[in-house]
Amino acid sequence: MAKRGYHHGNLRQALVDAALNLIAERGPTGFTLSEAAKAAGVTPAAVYRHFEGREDLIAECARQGYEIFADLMEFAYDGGKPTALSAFEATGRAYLAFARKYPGHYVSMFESGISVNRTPDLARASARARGVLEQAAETLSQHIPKDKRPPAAMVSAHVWALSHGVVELFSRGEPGSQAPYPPEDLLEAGVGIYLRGLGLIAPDS
Amino acid sequence: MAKRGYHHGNLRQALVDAALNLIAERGPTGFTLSEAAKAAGVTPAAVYRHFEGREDLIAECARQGYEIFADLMEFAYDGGKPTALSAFEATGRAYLAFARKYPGHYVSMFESGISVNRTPDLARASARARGVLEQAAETLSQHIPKDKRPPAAMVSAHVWALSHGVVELFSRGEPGSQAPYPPEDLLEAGVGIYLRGLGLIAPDS
DNA sequence: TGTACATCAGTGAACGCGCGTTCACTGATGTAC
DNA sequence: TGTACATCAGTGAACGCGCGTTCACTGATGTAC
Repeated sequence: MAKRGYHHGNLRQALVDAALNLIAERGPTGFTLSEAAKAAGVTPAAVYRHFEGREDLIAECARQGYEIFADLMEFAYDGGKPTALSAFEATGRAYLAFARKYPGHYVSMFESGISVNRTPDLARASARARGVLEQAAETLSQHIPKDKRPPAAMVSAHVWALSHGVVELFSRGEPGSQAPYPPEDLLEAGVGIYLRGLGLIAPDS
Repeated sequence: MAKRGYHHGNLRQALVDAALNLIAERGPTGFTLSEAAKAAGVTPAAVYRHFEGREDLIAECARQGYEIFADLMEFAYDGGKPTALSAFEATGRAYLAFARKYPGHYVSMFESGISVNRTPDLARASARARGVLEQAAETLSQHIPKDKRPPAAMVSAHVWALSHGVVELFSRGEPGSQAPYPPEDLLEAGVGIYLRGLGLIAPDS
């Protein structure tokens, strides 16, 4: 790629990458503009050629996170194949995988305090991610008798909340605070019980 | 009370209260020692008569939070009365009520980055809170046939994660980001479906 | 009740620090002729 | 191919700021006699 070949090559993305590393290591609190600039081999002032400031840089981290997140979820969902149920479960698993593999993005998105409505781009990316989960829930809902079917938005909110809670409480393994179960197992079991409650898995299977 | 009647009366607690307000308003990032001191009507240096430093003050906020939290959960659980099921559901509701009513404590406990193992006191308070939830799950589990009974620790982890996820994603209403449902309803419905999945609620009720 | 003394909670000044941001600049790159 | 010029990414110095923390102090409170 290297569309821009000026002094640095592609400083904008280098700054985002540096910020993501710092945020993953120290949280959104510990992240500083100056350190990100230094990590990219550049003066703090150079950052202002590409971003409006500190917050704007974090927002871009979050935006890229939502894009990857939505892609990953879409890929995991795979149009509902092979079955609506298995695709839905895969989506839940993808959530946890994303949090584990892209901690800097995850923290930028959910723990940095950046509002999703900060910029239209960010809002769009976030809406797309949310959309994938809701569509997965929607398709799944078709298999529930209409009179006892909760709204799809609620089902997706439940799974999202459960996934997020597992990540926050049990997937951030600081040494010393032992998680009771591997987060993946915990989430899979939880989603399983939940889906059984919806009548989508046979009670004895 | 007023056991200490020196200059201030009870500066230690006044500082904790000021910190809790600031943390609730601006998050653990926005909280500063100096501002807390100022809010308590005292010089920043005075803080060091009562705490080792900034982190120690936050840790005390978290500790008091865990104590209140455990008390509240214990009260809601009420020894499993009138039924194990209803007591369990009440405990879940108490979780959300705590997060709503004591936002400063909640943030100190779960979003400040303070490790629960920082001091023995803090670890003890946190363990007590966790214990209440686990005991509620344990009692409830007795009603599930032994061969299809998941470990109580897992059930409590599920409910904790779901509750926490609901708080973090849907209960922090920044203006503009609309929550799809009232958090209380969302959590109650989610726990209901989950308990149905455990076989603790009849499928048609 | 009154005086002398010890305690120690809170003061106020000072510190070194790194932060985010600004500004006039410089010099490498890309472009026009 | 070579020269003149425009662009603009990144520099480096500077700024004002508020932070957490330290230190010798002071003066209100509690206690002993």
